[in-house]
Amino acid sequence: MSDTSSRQQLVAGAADMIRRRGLNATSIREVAKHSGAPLGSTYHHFPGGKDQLAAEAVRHAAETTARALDAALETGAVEGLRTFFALWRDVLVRTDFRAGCPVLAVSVEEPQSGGEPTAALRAAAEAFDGWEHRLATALRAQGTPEDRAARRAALVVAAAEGAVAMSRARRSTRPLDDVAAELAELVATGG
Amino acid sequence: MSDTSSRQQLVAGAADMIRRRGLNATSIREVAKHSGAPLGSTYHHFPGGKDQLAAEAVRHAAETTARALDAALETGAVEGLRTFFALWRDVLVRTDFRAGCPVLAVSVEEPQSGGEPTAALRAAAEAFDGWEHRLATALRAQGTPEDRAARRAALVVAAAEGAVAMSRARRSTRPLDDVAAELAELVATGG
DNA sequence: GCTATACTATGACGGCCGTTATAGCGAGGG
DNA sequence: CCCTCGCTATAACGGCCGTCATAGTATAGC
Repeated sequence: MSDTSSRQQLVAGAADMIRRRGLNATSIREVAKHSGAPLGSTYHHFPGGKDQLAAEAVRHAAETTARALDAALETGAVEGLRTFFALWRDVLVRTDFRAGCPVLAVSVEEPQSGGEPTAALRAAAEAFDGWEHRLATALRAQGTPEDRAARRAALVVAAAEGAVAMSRARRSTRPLDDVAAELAELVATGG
Repeated sequence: MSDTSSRQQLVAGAADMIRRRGLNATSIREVAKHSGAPLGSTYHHFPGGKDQLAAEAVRHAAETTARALDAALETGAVEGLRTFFALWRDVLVRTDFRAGCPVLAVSVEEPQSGGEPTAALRAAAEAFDGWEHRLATALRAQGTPEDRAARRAALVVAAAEGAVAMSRARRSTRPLDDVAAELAELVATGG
């Protein structure tokens, strides 16, 4: 259990740090220290190094969000949207606007190894896909036409991510709240 | 002239690098090298160091975008929106999805100096404000009510920024195009 | 008891970071 | 002519980075 807990703490710690500082500014040393684990252990648990750790951190955060989204979407698309935005609002307020979305953070930093896209970046793409897919399914269930549902789900995810970043820059939940209100109306009236 | 050109090249180079790699992963050394300027000159032109250079880079990019937005908005809000998204689409395609928005990049990285918000972060907040204000004015001019126009402008900016990031992660313009289509319909029909 | 296996502990490697200091240079004004 | 002043050039400072290697420890199976 101690092994599992140590590994999980590393992943959670990495997610929290990426959320705040971004991927490149998150060092393995600090993640380990913050998790109470020795540096050497990090490479034991994650032989793929920083990229593997970051990818698992992104997946961890993405799944946590996806579970909350699933629960809320059972009550309908509008409630799912409300919960999605409330989740991000909580992160912002709890951290005094110092933390945002780790998936977004990974998405806006070019992999510095010149070649193929990083595992972390692939995980980010899958995270966005997962959220979109869930929202689109809920929209179709409430009668939105097929292609429209997909586009609207993309709009919701994109707007939420952008609004979180804008709220961090402005140090105010205003952008997030405004965007949430606008989208709620749109989704409720079927637009 | 050479002084102005050298300084401007430093700013433009920094903006381009932040766009791709994010703020923390952009080093003054590389910006200088990429701009053909010596490292020492950077601190001559920007005594405030990296933070000042980053802030000016953000302002530079923000103003370039604002000018294009102003020109397009003279033809109406829908044309402005189309141009705004076309601008980001060009950046993505031209760089093979390696570059995004420097304002967003700065917004998602916590200032590592524990204290007050960075000059670069303040510049990012002002950039978002500027774009929003322009869009809101155009929406009001076409009859959108006061408060609705402000919220809808926030939605457009947030959605565009988020969609750029999603397109980078997915290495496809699909998210950006979907979001643009959805918003164009919304703005055209007056929602 | 003994050994294999999982994890810890420690330290080193080369390399890049932001920043500062100092010396050199070229052109314009006296 | 000289001298100031904007800019270049170069090197150094302490510090953190990702990664790897090696040695130690504890636990579980035989």
